[in-house]
Amino acid sequence: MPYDPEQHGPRRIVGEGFHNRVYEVVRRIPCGSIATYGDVAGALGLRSVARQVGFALAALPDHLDDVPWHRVVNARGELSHRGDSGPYENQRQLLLQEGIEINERGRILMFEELRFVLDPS
DNA sequence: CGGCTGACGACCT
DNA sequence: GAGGTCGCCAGCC
Repeated sequence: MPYDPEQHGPRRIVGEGFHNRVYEVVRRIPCGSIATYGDVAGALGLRSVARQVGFALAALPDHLDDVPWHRVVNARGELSHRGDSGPYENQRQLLLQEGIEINERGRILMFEELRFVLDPS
């Protein structure tokens, strides 16, 4: 499929401040709610950069502890760390503390109901 | 200046 | 459901 600006948005408006723009959006997700990587990308007006949102959160510095990275999951409502137990357990515990339950397959229960609607920023 | 390598998502077989 | 393709970008060799 060729690149379609109508569908994917402009190519190169993701600049240096991209990581920080991602963090700003993620900060808006309230306790007890969830958003997807794609939701965060969409709130930035860049629907096609869900992957970069994941990379931005992977690069989140420790000192930015006001960014609730654990409230961001994939489009199927699953944690994205299944496989390596450390990060997975970390995220699972943080969500559990907010009253969010995860089934044995890493899927959030009531995912669609908990999903927070991020307005474009 | 290459060439990796990452927490994704939509779409197709 | 499982597997592959492609689009996306920053940072670090």
